[in-house]
Amino acid sequence: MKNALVAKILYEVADLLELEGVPFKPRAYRRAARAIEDCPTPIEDLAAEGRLTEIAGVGEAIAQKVAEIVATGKLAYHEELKAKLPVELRALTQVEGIGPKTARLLYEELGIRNLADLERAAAEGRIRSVKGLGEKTEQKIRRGLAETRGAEKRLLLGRAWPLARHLVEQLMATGLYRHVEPAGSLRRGKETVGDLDLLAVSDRPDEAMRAFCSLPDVAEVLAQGPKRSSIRLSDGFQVDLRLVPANAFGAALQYFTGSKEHNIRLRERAAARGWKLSEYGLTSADGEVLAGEDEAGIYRALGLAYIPPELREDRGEIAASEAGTLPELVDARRVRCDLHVHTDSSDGEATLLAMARAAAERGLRAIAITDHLRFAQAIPGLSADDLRRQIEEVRRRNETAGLTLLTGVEANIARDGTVDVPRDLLKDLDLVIASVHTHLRLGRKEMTDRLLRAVEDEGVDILGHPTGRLIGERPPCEADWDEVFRRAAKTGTALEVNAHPQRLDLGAELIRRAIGFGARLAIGTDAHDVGHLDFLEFGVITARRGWATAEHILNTLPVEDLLAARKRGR
DNA sequence: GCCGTTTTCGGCCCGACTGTTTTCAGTCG
Repeated sequence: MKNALVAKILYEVADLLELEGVPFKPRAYRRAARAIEDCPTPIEDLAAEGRLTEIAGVGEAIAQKVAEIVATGKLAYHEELKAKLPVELRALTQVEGIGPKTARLLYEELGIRNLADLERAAAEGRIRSVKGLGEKTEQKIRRGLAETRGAEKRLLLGRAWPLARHLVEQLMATGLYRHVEPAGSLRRGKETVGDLDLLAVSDRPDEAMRAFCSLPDVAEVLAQGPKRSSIRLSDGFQVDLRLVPANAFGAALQYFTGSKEHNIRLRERAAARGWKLSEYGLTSADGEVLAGEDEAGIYRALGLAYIPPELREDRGEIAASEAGTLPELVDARRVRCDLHVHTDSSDGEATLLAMARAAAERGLRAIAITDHLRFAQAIPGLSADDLRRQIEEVRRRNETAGLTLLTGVEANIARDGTVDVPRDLLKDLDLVIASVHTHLRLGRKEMTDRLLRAVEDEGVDILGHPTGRLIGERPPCEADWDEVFRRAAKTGTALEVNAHPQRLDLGAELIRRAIGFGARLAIGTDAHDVGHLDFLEFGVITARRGWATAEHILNTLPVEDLLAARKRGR
């Protein structure tokens, strides 16, 4: 599968053309690169069959270049461009304030090729000497460099939502706003959020902007205008606030929710009808307002079914909307049980009783108690006897807990794929999760075999946090996921959507693939304390981003049906 | 370089803010 390689080279060609100031081509190359990246068929197969131009965005010229990359592993055109402008555009444009034009200028005037060159020039005060740049630009670049050096700035979804809710509360408390609503990648439910976009309506805009820029936690005001302001909080996180007229709130919400690619598609669609779409509304050629007050109206006017924010990534949602084949995404209200909960019997912080009460308070109908089995001396976990006792306790508490408690366990998948669950207890366990916890860096083949063995195990109902990733810390393990999903679907093994903000595992793209193979999903918070039960919503959001409907998810079933639908119930 | 409810040629998303400019280019989202 050479799709990733081909995409990488095409993206670089796009960058280099942009650096040269070539118009339009960069976009064409990026579009083709993205389509190839997303394409589930190996690009070399399409090339062999002469079907490259069937990919949207790939015409004759790019098809030829793709064929060359498939055949030789590189592209002469790409090498030529690199030789002409040996500039690491990607790295340089990551610095706030530097775009392709400035990068080119810096290369021609100062010979700057990469971040190290840039850093030296900034430190020596040479940037201000370039015509068109000045002292402020140099300062901005210095600050930008410091930020780029600073570690991962993106915030986990599970931390960004509470922060956003807090800010909204603070702003509303000033009495200067009619309403304030988060947009951007947060509203789309991306697993990490780079900055926060807030949208507001105010009858006293000047005061409202001042209030925003002087919130207690503001470290720096990056920009302040009558319509848009940007602040940086003391923890380095950037928040933008936009004031919009009430009659254009829907258009603004649509626009600022993005994604950028999705919006470009919508605007093209509007343009094809001779209309114009902006954050102020959808207008016809003669200026008549066709939509703007509510978001759904924009889609309706463009002949589209409403597209939920989680799908707005330009990954086929617009075509599906037009064709009326958008999935009816799972609704958070349908997910009223948590299938992965720990207690202090293993490495959790709270007692079984405390977890049960907290879950009942949150309106959950059922939780599965799934503590670790002891698989290594150093890690807290249950012995077979401990598990036997816990099963008794779960059954006892069940009568007074105010919700259904399911017996369960999170077993470990050993390096060879065997699962350590005590077989004589299987009949007493409502739910068996099996997860990988160690040896996550195996080669693709070995890891695939290992996961397949666990999936085929008749005692395993759910494959827990399948890829083992920790967002921002540990990459997903390598495996032939298509094969894992195919076998999971065939055996009835559910795939976990681990809702812990640092895991979100499976992630959205793999979820979409998994349900494409007909696999079932099981959402669990992996709660190790009572507060973690709130993570459930992030699991639901992630499932929605993966185009999942209620039918794909075990949690949406009443308990008896759930038990019948799990693998060992079939 | 791609593509077609404006088109096989001539388009290609739109607006706010900043800085370095004397009227606008570049960047960002």
